[in-house]
Amino acid sequence: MAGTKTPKGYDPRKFPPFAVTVDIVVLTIEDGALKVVLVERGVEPHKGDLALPGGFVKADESLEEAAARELSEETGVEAASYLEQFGAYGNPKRDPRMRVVTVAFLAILREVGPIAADSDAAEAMLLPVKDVLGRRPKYSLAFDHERILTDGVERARHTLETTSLATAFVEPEFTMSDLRGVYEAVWGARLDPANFRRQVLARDFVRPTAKRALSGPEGGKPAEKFRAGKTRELRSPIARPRKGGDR
Amino acid sequence: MAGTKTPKGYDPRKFPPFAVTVDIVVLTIEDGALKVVLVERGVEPHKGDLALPGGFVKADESLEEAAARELSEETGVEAASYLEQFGAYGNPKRDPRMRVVTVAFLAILREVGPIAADSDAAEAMLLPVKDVLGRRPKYSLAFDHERILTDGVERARHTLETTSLATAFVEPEFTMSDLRGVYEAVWGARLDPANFRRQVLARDFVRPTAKRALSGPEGGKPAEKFRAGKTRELRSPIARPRKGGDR
DNA sequence: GGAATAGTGTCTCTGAGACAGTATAGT
DNA sequence: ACTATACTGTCTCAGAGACACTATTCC
Repeated sequence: MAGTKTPKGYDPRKFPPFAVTVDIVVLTIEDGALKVVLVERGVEPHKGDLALPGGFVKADESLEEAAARELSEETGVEAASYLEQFGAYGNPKRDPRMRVVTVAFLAILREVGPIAADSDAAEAMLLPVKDVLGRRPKYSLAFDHERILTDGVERARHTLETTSLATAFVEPEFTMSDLRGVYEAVWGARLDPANFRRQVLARDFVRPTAKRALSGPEGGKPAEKFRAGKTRELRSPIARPRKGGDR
Repeated sequence: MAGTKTPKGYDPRKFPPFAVTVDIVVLTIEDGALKVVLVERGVEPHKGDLALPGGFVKADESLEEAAARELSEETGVEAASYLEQFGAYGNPKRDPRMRVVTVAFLAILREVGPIAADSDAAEAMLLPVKDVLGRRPKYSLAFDHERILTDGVERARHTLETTSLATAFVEPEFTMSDLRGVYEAVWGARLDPANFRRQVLARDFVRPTAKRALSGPEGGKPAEKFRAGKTRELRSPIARPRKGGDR
């Protein structure tokens, strides 16, 4: 209770002005690997480096609207199948030029990224998360985006355990194999097909269809197709294996 | 990829200025009930209403530093036993006067709140969460603080399941009864003392002490005292009961 | 002794995981 | 036929929950 306490009234002359941005960790699965959308910076600072897509929040839009807009502008995707905020980053030195607070979002796209098709490949690209965050990364990110990406991926891993998020990665109709592939890619672990199927069915977040998939190039019995139920919290988590991870 | 895309370069003349604040959901347990620190607003808008403690982030401090400073200034608490960010709120209309983005923090205090003792009681008070968020609330909060409080309490409930957060609510030396009381207050559910003890010991996040507590006013065998280990993620969650909640 | 809390023992039930066995496709 | 995937059955083990029982205090 010092006498210097900031008054609750918002006097425009008493607060320091901030820039507020959104940055988006856009994840998808391609060829069985978890990949992230990155853009190449065209201006200083960090010109030429890779960064997460994002930009300034406009004066009259909400944070979620800004994230959806930037996602659409930078990747050509009209609507992600999932969009969730996961944190704010505001260290005074994170941008060398001025004070910027960024709000980070996690977005999920269905398989077969439309990035290469819809946008300028020189600006937006899809890279394996492993090549960015691994022990010997092939790329480095601008600002504190490596930290943001790390947190976003960890959030995705955790949300996969406790909700039916996995359905956001796959097509509207999918097989158990497809769905299992999501967990295997995001967790970097192998799952037993038989036990996985039982766990998913027990949690009742997919609805069966009459259809069956065509057999894959490797042969095998055609798999049943399922549809997603509403994305929701699971009654009990699907356990992420504690061993065998190759992240 | 419209031609109107915001450039990544941060031109001070091109971004709308925001005010950035922190708001803190300060939780503690008193008389077996989960309580939250609220302050009475002295100025418009919402003058006289209750609000979460918080204030402007200064030009040269991080968000975490701002949260710790505001907590100290408004409640007299030098250091919370836990402080974690859990979200940003930035709807354009959340403050009628100007564009404000607030970053929300969850703080935990040990039992016996020092609020009444250390600070002006007319400004800061400790109220049961149930009286603010229940079906027939006795108090209403300014701005979108009810939403922020709801989210903060839910975050606390969830973090209690998956980490050793509970030890942040109790004194450095505590009994199993104390610790169980934390879960019961935060979850609003009764737990079996025998099974609870085994679950905590199995997860190995408390260290035994040679000491025993004095027997309570109701009599009973003196309980063993424990100390907290490092706050950390649990190998497997302590399950929150799905039924019997009275929230 | 009676009441109350602390702590141990033990039984049951559910569910995860391992893995064998069956079904149906491509080659 | 062989192989690969899909799916079912079954066994084992660990842990959650219910609850009886013992231990130690205050009254």
